[in-house]
Amino acid sequence: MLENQFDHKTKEKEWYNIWESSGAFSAIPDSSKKPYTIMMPPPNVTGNLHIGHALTFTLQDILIRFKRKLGFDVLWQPGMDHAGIATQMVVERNLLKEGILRTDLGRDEFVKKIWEWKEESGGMITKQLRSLGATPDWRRERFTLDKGLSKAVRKVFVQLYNEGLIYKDNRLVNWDPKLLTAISDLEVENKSEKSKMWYIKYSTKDKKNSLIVATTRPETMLGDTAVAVHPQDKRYIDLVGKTLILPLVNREIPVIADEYSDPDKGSGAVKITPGHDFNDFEVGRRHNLEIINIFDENACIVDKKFAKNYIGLDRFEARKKVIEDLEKEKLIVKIEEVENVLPYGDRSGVIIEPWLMEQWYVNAKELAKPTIQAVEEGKMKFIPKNWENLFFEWMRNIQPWCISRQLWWGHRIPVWYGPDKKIFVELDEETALEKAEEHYGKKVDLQQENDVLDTWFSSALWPFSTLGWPNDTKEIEKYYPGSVLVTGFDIIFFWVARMMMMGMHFMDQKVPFKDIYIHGLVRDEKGQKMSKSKGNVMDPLDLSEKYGADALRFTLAALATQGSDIKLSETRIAGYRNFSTKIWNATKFLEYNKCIFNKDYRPKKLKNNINIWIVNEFNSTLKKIYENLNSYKFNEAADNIYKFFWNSYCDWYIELIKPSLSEKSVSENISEFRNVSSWILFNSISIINPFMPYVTETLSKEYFGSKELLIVSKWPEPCLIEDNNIAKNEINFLISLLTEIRIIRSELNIPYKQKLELLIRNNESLKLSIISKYEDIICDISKLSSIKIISHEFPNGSATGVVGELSIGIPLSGTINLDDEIIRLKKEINKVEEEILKFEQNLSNKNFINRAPEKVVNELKDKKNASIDKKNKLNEALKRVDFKK
RNA sequence: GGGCGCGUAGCUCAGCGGUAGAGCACUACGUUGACAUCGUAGGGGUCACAAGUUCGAACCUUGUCGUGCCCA
Repeated sequence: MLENQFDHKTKEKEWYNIWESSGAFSAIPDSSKKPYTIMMPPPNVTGNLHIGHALTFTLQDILIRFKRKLGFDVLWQPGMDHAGIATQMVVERNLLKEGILRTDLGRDEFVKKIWEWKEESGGMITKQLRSLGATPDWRRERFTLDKGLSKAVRKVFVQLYNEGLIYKDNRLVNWDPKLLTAISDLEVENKSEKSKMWYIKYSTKDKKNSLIVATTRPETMLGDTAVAVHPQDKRYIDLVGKTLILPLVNREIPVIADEYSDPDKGSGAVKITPGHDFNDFEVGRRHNLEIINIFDENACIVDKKFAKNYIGLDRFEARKKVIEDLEKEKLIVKIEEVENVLPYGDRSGVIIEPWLMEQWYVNAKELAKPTIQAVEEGKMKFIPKNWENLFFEWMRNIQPWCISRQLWWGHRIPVWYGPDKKIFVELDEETALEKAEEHYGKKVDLQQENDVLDTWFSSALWPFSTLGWPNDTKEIEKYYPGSVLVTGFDIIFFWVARMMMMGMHFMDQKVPFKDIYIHGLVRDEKGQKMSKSKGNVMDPLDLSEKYGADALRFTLAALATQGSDIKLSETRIAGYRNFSTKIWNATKFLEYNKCIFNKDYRPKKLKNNINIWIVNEFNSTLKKIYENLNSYKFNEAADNIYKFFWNSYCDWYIELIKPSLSEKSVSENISEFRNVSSWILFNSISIINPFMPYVTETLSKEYFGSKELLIVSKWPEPCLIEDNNIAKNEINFLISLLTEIRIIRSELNIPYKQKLELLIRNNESLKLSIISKYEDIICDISKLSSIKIISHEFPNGSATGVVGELSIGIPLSGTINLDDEIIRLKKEINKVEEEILKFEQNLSNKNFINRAPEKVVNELKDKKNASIDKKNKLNEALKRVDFKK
């Protein structure tokens, strides 16, 4: 006997362990099955599962479970990302609680601490993913810093260096003065803020003239090496070439003409600080300006030559003092409130400082070329397609990728420096030493590069490094390229594009994945981003605990429409929890009625049209779900399942067969009903399984007694049976008849238990045979005492309904309020009249008749005739009731 | 400023050329042997606005307004 309710809390743990230990998650490279591969986007080792993870991993798991049941050899490759900056920050923060600084420990000790932390508390997500029911091949779990992957990283670095695609360059970088490292431009978040614009007066050397520069960063004037005006700007044309005296520091700087200066912005004259601004840096290059660095790594003033009064002040203190000093000299002529865009480090949250230094770069432009072509040629497809535009936009304007980071946690760059700073780029220190010995003719000490690589450098290799590259493996042979990459749009550039570049370059120009399914962001029900500070975060683990993982998964799938974000509300989850309860209860019903099919049973040569009908409904649902899942329409697939199971199977099929299953009934078809009802149920839970794995697996075992796990059982095949339309028409008619009787009962407030007599006029339809065929069922469901075929008019005072071409009547005893019936009929007549009017509008239009397809015109004519017929019948009925009154 | 979306029932969203749909919420009735985490019935929409294309527009085109995101 099934429990009264499904207890998700205990069942989820039980099943997960059974699945995992059964080996169901394992990819089998030696099998002859076709591969289906998804590379899991490796979550941060520091991360905790949030609702965005829940969405992306649920969708991936649905695909994986679907394909597994279809008989593919599936590989869902799990793993984690070492997340350089984030992880280093976490451990540093922990150490700080004990008053220890990273520098107190030294590099090796500190890295050891991080590994210790990783073993103990890293990778929470992989544990949490299990409670969602995700089924990746855990035995293949990889970490971007483990041995094999590190080897791949070094190999890639060395090769790209030898190919000239990695190089060292001295240029401005995005410097994070809190984390003390360079970051890539993708890791900079530009935020618009209110700030001030100061207008400062700079005088010419001869003191005859002056001009006003406008700036939001007055402290950088200490490093100014020019003032630029637009070459066509008449206001300043005479000043070009003159020399200015930079206030406060009394340095001589030129006025230059450069189109970078915007005459409409500020004063039209702009100060140029090539050492601390990306645009100014370019201007400086064009005009051979001196680059003065005024900041140290902490963004504190260091310049001794010109800024000695400010030494040691950080950039914000320096700003204050510069303004004070300028005010003393009455050089500030105006202060304006403006909207200004400021660059923030996405990890540290502090303002990024452009800073001149040597870093390692990847020539991304070169690597991007083949990927652009591959997307153009359709070798890789974005779904939805509109993301391709954004992809092209970015890839065609891609900048050199700064890959070195001044951190301790990460892949140390495989570069060694000789005593004379000669560079040796090799796979390991041993080889570097050998090469150095060859070069210098003697043994020398080498100094390894201190910097580590950007974390995305290693995750860019994920699609092949996890498969064993650089070794030749059967995994690479079989599982590369992946079938689909599922991810959010926020990392298209960080990760997706970089995987494309590296994948194609190192895997023989083969793309890393064929499809790229981009899903939306999960927002709260008001459409706001979830964030801790807003307090609107929804924790997937809490939700799963409360409603069950099945309900959460189904909800996420049902809301995952292509191309839009997901606004998640808890009531929706509760609604789908109810769906899982519905499945449970339907099974209980079958259990009470001994509906269980023998495992060899297949519906064939069915006698009863109710059964034929539901089997056909199931077939068409199966087809829709198959197509929708294959085209990543998760919401539609979820909807197909929901509607079929609840509306067709529970609301109608089970209701229709109930009378035939009862002990009292002497149905000769009872075994067919039992077989079909349970066969449909079993196959339904099989297709629901990828969405709701737990409740379905439980029923498969506890009700159907399956020995085989549902997770690995075959996806159902359509069961073709003879006939379609006879059964379909018959059951649809039956449904509309029952519905009409229900409406009459409901609108006339006829007590549920009151038995009624149903009258059918026999001159109106061939449907009589159907009615007599299902007489018992109709009487039972509609609580009728009898059905009578009459040849005369309905007695006065009957409630009347119209079902297709058929009129039905229900004689009412005096207790029924006839006014209600009049109101009801009038309302319905109104409705039909409105319909007829609409049809007539179209049909009276000659253009419509002439130009619309014949099929459409005929359909409309039929509909109109049917409506007129219905109207007439309703009018007759109204007359009778009115007359009686 | 540039680009991409979105404005459909009270709420969250489907539909994207042929009589406006779902879930939740709401109203009424109902515990008969699957299910009150339920059933039956019902109310509720000039599909943001305007013009155009079309026999026909929520759907295609253009513009306006509102709103969100990305980039500068």
